[in-house]
This record gives sequence, C-alpha cells and structure tokens, in this order.
Amino acid sequence: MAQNEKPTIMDITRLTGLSKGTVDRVLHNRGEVSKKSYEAVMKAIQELGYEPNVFASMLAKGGSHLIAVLMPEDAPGSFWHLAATGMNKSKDPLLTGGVKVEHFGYNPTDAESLRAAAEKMRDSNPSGVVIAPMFRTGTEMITSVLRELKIPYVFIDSKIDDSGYLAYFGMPMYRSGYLCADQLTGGRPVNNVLVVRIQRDLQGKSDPTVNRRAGFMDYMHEHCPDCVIHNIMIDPSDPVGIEKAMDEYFEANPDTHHIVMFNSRIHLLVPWLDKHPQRGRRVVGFDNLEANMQALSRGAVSVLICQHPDEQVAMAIQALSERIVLGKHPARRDNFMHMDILTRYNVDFY
Amino acid sequence: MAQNEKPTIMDITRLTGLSKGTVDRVLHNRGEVSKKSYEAVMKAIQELGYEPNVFASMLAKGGSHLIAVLMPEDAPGSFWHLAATGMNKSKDPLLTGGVKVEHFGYNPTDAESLRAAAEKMRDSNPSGVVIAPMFRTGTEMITSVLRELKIPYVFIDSKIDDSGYLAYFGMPMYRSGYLCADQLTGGRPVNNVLVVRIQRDLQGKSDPTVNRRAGFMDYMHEHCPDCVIHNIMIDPSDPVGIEKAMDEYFEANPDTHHIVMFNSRIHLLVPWLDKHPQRGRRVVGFDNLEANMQALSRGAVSVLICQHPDEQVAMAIQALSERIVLGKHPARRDNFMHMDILTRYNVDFY
DNA sequence: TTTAATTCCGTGCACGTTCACGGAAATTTT
DNA sequence: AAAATTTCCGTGAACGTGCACGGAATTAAA
Repeated sequence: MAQNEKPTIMDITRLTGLSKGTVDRVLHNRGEVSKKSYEAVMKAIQELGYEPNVFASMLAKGGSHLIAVLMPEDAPGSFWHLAATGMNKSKDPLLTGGVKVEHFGYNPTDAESLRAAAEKMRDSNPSGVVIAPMFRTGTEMITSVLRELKIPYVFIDSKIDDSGYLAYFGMPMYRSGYLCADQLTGGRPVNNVLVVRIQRDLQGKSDPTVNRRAGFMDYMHEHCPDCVIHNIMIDPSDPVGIEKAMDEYFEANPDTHHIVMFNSRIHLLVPWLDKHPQRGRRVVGFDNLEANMQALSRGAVSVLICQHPDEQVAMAIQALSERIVLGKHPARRDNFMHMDILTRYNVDFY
Repeated sequence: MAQNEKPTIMDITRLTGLSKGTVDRVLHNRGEVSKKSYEAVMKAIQELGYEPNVFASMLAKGGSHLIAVLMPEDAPGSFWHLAATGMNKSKDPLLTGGVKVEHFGYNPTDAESLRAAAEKMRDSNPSGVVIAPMFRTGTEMITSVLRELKIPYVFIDSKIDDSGYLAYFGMPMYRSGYLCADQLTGGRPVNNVLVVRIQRDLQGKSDPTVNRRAGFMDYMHEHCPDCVIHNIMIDPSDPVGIEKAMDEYFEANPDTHHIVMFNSRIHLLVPWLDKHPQRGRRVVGFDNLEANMQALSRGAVSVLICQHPDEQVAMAIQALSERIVLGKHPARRDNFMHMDILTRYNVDFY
C-alpha cells in the first residue's frame, strides 16, 4: 500500500495471508469462512481503516438495481404528479448510474388498483421499494411480502403501523396545521375563517389532512378563541358548483376575510378569487403545484405551505440507493421534512 | 451489445472499426485523431446513445481529486462557521469517494490573510476551487491565476465581475430585503422601523447587505411611504454598548414596534429583547445560526430569512465535482437559492 | 485406515475506462 | 525516391472488486 493511498483488499490479503476470495466473503458476510480467518480479516480491516472502493464495486457487480415506486398516479398539475417528478430528480448522478427507478401507479380511490400495481411491482423484481400508502390493509399485505423477501422499503407522505420499514419521509401534519393558522391570522385576532373542504367517500382511506385540521383548530382555540370557523364542502370536478358554494357563503357572511384549504387544491378557488378581489383578504393553502404558485405570484393566494412531495420521493430513493449500493442505514428512520413558507416575494426563486 | 445493456466503448469500436484508444481520445477531445475518425465516432455515439460508465471511469483514473474552499473562517456559531459545515454535507456519497475537500480559511477583515490562504491553496494543487469573495482586488488576482491554470472555480455568497467562473450560488440580496420588509410589516402600515446596523471599516470590502437594504427601502417606499426608518449602529464586540444604544433609542422612540437587522447577527439583540419583552413587537433577522434559531423558538425573534450558507457550499462542491469527475457543465451558471421563511412554528423541522 | 462428506479457501476472469507506449501511415523534407 | 517528420492509431496493462469454479484441508463415516 503506497504512502497515502487508500488500502485495498489486496492489502488485507498481505496482512492476513489469506486470499481475495476469502476477504471478499467476510466483507459481504456470506459465510464459508472459518472463525479464525473471519476474525483475522476483521482485525486487518480495523487496523488499515479499509473502506471498499465504491467505483470498483459498482463496476464489478454491473450496475442496474431497480427501485420500484408504488404511488398514486394523477393528472399533470396534481399533487401526485408533482411527486412523480421527484423520481428523476435524484441528486446523485453517480447513484443513478447504478440504479433504475420505475413508477408503478395506482388509483388513489380504488383499492383494487393498488393490488394490481403491487402485482406488477413484484414481477419487476425490485431491490427496493418506495411506498405512498393510501389503503392500510392493502399496504400491509405488500409490506409483509417485502419483509419476507428481505426487500427494503420506505414510506413517503404518510406511514402505517409497521416495524420493518427502512425509513419514512413526510411532513409533520399536525404542526403544519398549526403553522398554517399562524400564517393565516398573522398572530392577530380574527373574527371569521372559512375552511373549504373536499367531499369524498372515505371508505377505508386514510386522510392525513385530518391531523392538519386538528393542528389548525388547536392553534385557533389557543390564540383566537372567539373566532368562528365556517366549513363548506366542494366537489373538485364541478367548477360551477364551487363558485356557487362560494357565492352562497359570502352572501351570508360578507365579513369573512380569511380563507384556508388543508389539501393541495387551493387553486380550485382561484377563478372565484379572481372574480371577487378584495383588499386585506388572506388566503392560505398547501403545496407547490404549478397552479398554486401562479396564484401566489398573482396575489390571489397569500401564503403557500409546502412539503415538497417531489423531494420526499427523491430522498426516499436516495436512502434506498445508499442502502442497496453502499449497505448504509439512513441516519434517521423518521424524517420530517421542512415546511416551506411561500409568499409572492420568495416564490420566484423556488 | 446485449439486448437492453448500455452500450460501451467497445460497441463504438465495432461500429466504426476504430480502436478503444481512438474512441477514448475523441471522448475526451484531446486531439491526435483525424477529422474523419472523429466524425465517425461522434456519429456512433449519437446512434448508440452512448454514455460513459462513471464507475469504470472513476476506477481507472484513480480517484481523489481535491477541491479547495477559499472562504472566511470564523468562530463556531457564526455565519461562516455554519457555511463550513456544508463542506462535509455533500449530498453525494459516491462523489465524495473520488473527491476530497479542504478548507483554506482567511480573516474576512484582513486582505493580507486572503493572500496567504490563496498561496497555500495553490500549493495544494486543487482540481477545483470554491471562493467566497470578500475583497475584490485580491479575488481578481486569484481567479486570473486559476483561469490560466484552467482550474474551474465557483463563487458562493457573492460574486465579482468575472467572465470565467463555472457557477455562482447565492441569495438574491435585493429581493431578500424586499421579502424582509414584507415579513416585518405583514403588508400593513407601520409608523416606525428600527434598523440596527454594524459599524465597520469598509476599506475595500464589498458588503452584500447594501443590496438587501436597498430592497428593503424600496418596499417601504412603495407600501409604507409614511413610515419613518431609524438607524442605529452597534459594535458586535461590545455587548454593553449594544444594550446602551438600544436603551437610548427606545427612550427617545417608545412607540417603535418593528426591529430589523440585515446581517446574520440578530442574536446580538437577544439579551436586550429578553429584558424588554413587549407584546406585538416584530423582529426580523437573517440566517439560520444556532443562536438565531433559539431566539426564534423562544419568541424573541419573529421571523428569520435563511439563505443556507451551508447548502451554498454543498451545491458549489457538487457542481465542481460533476465538472471534474463527469465533465458536466452546471445547468445554470447563476443560481439564486431559495429564501426560507422561518417562524417559531416551523423552525423545529429545519 | 480408507473413503466419503463437508468445510473452507485460492485462482482467474470479468466489469468498462484510462493512458502510456510504440508503431503504421501519411506528409514533408532532402 | 529515400529519409525525416508529423499525424494518427492500436495494443495492453492497469484500476479494485465480485463471483464462479474447482481443489485443498478438515472432519465424519465406512
């Protein structure tokens, strides 16, 4: 081993009198080596401070692992479509050389489509899986199989009770509601708040925004106990219905100046907001969808709180890659992403 | 080339009838190849969609380039110390296998120390350099040498007029002042604002915060024309002097409720702020120093606008690595980082 | 003790690039 | 036309690891 070069496997062989093959076997502890040799090699590794050369390793094993992403699929401009862009945004140009990513989409309102996607996913024989769980029981079936096959998996967006996941990347939903309330009120007393919600059939579906709403309500109780919180329900597929609902509400409550939605669909209100401009109104929503950001820079929306679904995916892939390629465990198992506050004055550099 | 394997250099040789060596020469366009063969190879590359195997490449050329970071050095808890942590935060575990990073620190108030650091830096024979420029003329001397030696360099934090830099990572200073004003006032009329500044001898030193102040003033003119903006100067090394200055100011102007600083030192005011709590006061500062973030979660400071000096360093190293190792040019030359808004409600997950 | 079974280990090629070296081919000079 | 350049190109040995194969050493069975 030259002066300041890194030690290689061959240095270990020289120190132990053993051969490449044996050293390799203990490095990947795949057995077929005597206790005596095993310890000798371990000792040598310690002494030399040996670290495997990732480049040689990747070259030899011939690249291309597959990471499967099991995640809802939705139209361009939607939350899940934004998340999907994170698959190609892997920070790591070198890891991407050895890792392929494939998206297995499913319909977030149809448990059966999850089954089908999982089926295809398993056929692709992945080395790691990213899961955005929408249905608890369906997800449990998948993870139990993965655990049996010793395929590592990580959750994004939300997670289910489970002991075997490698990591989780998501937003602290309760706290995001708290933050949202603070941004909406500016920490000052407010009389009326309108919460716009989406009606859906919740059969068996876990809705993470309930936690967000809880955080919101708690903040309001603590800081704004006298504020009246109104709710209206809308159907995202019915634009005229939305405008009608808004008109009706504001006819009855003309002195409401604060509007909030807890999901990523604040852009649905933009047509109405544009038609009814109003000074001093404050509108807060979530997630950096293209439509939302446009509304923000035009001033229709005041604040957007962003959880970066795309970054969640990217980090999940990163964690899996490091696990698969380098054998590393992530530093933290549960990773709560930063909540970004976006206004019209910092949205440009996003 | 097997069915869905990636094409290699050998595939190109088969297609062109040339040899490894020649193909390699055109890939790294280092001459010694006829026009005819050059074009043949280029055509084959195009057709096959050839991309070099990074792992094989790194292995063959034998790792370990050096990236030098020429950046002020300061005490723990300071702006530049935070920036320095970004050197080890390289996103890319594989790149770090082939790249070493070394910090050459200098005293940001002493132009001569920059010379000394640059000297040492040159002796280390780096493959790439990250520069945080504090002195214009000193920096120009360095970059001209680097250009001559064809060593790529990138600026962080601020940049000087220069045609040869590979990339720049920094904050949009003017816009950050604008954003700051919006966060301070909440978009509502304000009567008095106190700007706390640091007195220093500006001989030859470029102070990027002047742009920030300009953005701040412009916002105030546009949105708050009647507001009076007061300035006081403090000496960071004199804590009692700071408290005295604050006391004096507030004795004369008891109805000021908005305080702002344009550099990273808002924590200097915390002792005074703690002693004089006041409901409805708003304090805005910059940068995610540990001390600043503590002040934020305690409520002494209302908002922190963060430019992530550590991420700037990390991205600079990333860009240089990709250039050196992969020969890639960065997507954008001037990169304005996102400005994060931190309040006590989202600081925990930072 | 011999043979069979098992456990353990070394050898050698493969992965795709890089680069120094030497030599063939083309061009220029005598 | 031969010699001297110059231009261009092919060869082959690294780089460090992974893994299949076969064989040696050890233990168990006969």
